[in-house]
Amino acid sequence: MITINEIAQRANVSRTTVSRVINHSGYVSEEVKRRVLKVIEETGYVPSENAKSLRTKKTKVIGVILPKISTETSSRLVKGLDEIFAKEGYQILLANTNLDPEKEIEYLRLLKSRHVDGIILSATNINSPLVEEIYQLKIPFVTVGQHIPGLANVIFDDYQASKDMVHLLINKGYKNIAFIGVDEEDRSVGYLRKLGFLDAMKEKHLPVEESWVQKGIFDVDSGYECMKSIMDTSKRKPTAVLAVTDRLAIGALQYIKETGMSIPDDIAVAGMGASELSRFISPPLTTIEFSMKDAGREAAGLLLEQINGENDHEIIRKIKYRLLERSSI
Amino acid sequence: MITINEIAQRANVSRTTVSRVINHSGYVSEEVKRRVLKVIEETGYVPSENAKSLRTKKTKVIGVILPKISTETSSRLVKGLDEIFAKEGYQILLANTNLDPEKEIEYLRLLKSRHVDGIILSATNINSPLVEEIYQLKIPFVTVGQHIPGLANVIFDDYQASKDMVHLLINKGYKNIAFIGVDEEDRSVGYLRKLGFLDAMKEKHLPVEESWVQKGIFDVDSGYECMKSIMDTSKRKPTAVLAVTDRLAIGALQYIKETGMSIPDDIAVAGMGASELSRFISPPLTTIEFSMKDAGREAAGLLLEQINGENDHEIIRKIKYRLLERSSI
DNA sequence: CTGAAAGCGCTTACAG
DNA sequence: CTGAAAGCGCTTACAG
Repeated sequence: MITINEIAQRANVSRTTVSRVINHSGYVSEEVKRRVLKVIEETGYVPSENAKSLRTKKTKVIGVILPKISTETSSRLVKGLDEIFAKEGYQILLANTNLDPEKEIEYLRLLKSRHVDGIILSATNINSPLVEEIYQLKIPFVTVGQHIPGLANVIFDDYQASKDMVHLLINKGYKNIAFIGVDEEDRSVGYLRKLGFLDAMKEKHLPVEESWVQKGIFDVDSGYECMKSIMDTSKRKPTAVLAVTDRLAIGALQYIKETGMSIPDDIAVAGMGASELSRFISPPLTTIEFSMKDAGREAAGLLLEQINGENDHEIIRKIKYRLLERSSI
Repeated sequence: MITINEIAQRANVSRTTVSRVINHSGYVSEEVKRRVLKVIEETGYVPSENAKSLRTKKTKVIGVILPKISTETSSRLVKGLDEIFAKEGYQILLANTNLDPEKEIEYLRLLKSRHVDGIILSATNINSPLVEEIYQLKIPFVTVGQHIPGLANVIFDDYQASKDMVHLLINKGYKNIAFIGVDEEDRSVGYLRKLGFLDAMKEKHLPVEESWVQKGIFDVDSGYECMKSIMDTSKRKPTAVLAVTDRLAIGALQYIKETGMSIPDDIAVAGMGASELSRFISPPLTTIEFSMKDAGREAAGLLLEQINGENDHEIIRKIKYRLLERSSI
């Protein structure tokens, strides 16, 4: 490992001077500069970011905490983040919690110990020890997808999006609408989307049978099972089903197809998330596009502002969503 | 920012001692240990990894260079990597080249300057300046997906996989097989898969019309265009088409469906990659599963071995693949 | 069992 | 325009 001292020696200058030419700071005569640059070139010297950040207190690294690493949601989010951060010379340090709440806290500390310049958290379940930890962090911080009071938030209007979808279904003439949700611990996807569904139905005075409302987990098989369960246990069969994620919707769709019923004539299906699958499945799935890439860009922007000392109060930035009406309804 | 000095002061010991209790190294009396631990607890002190690595020369960070950040391939690879690395306390620093060859070299240097303990490169195009740079790096290094002589490689047998798929098609009775490839600069996906196709056809003495062989890029639309071009320009129409990625195959499939032809009766379609789409598209797509997750695990393992001073010679680890025969052929 | 001191590779006032 | 010195927050021989 070649160091600044070695460059200084070889170029016959002090390491102060070498530092100055590397960082384009302070005055250095043209001749000396050339000499130093030449030695750097020859040796292939690369300054140690570690040593540098020990002094400057800046690492140019952003910690990104993800609940799952290989989902479409996460990878689009990271793409959006990286788009902005890379431009400003920041790199992303990944922390994958695998949905383990303890890991969230653990990684928060780890990222702090690595002196990242900021943290982006894409959480599913927000619990109070986590929030406590975040408040004590004193590091630029932005959360995506879930609201945490007092911090910078980039979120979607899950409640309204869900309502909008129900309205769309109702406008198309569907009245008996079933619902496949997820655990309400997940406030955005589990609680708010369900609430939007229930409120929309209530406002239109449409009854919701208990058996029409099922709770699954985040995968296709679970959607399949939920749909089966809806059909098996309901006296009055629904004519439409809304699932809080596309994967759940696609599972439901598979079950319906298997039983020989037709979509949307016998049952309409709608999802949320605008996964790539939704476009290519047959029939194409009606869904809601939440642009995670935009969310990522927005979150990166907010974090950068905090790093530059602006906007250290609560911010709630809602990302627009779009209803994608396709032939499954 | 609270430091080891402050802990030492508060606990009335030297920072040497604090260091010892943090790292469980050397003797510390039970009583002193308790005192130090208590202060650490109270203050929420987290040692600076930066300062630590400046001394120890270890960062516990692995640099991962990806050609594209939000593809299924990349995210599965990262998942496999993270699975192994996280267990050993390593974190991943992401570097996304967006297919820009200059960025590969730039990031190689950047990662070096950050003193990552090792680098994983998932490259598409290997050029000689890049290879030169890698050889000079002197950092534990593993490449995934493309072969680089003299280094540790985790690859798939693209040539044989392609051949196997052609044999499968031939065994099913297809003789006029078209091919949608990508630029041969990409040695694995572009060159080797095409060569496998051509050799398999040649060995069975099956002619390949020039118009049957098209070159696209990595997306669905491109597959659509290639298929259109095959059908428009061929006097003798093919009865099957093999595409080097699932997305290309799905584009082809869309075009075929649009023209009212039936799959596989009029034309059979096969892809490669076992994307999630391939399972849910209709008809389900015959494809080849290259497990990127396994590749990731394997690559992480090899890198860890190098970090521990083993296996610094060339290694070629081939990851198994599986033919997934589905109703598109 | 404990601590003083040197050193990791940088940057940054300060002085000249 | 240039350099000597202090210091960032740790670890690690060395000495006691």
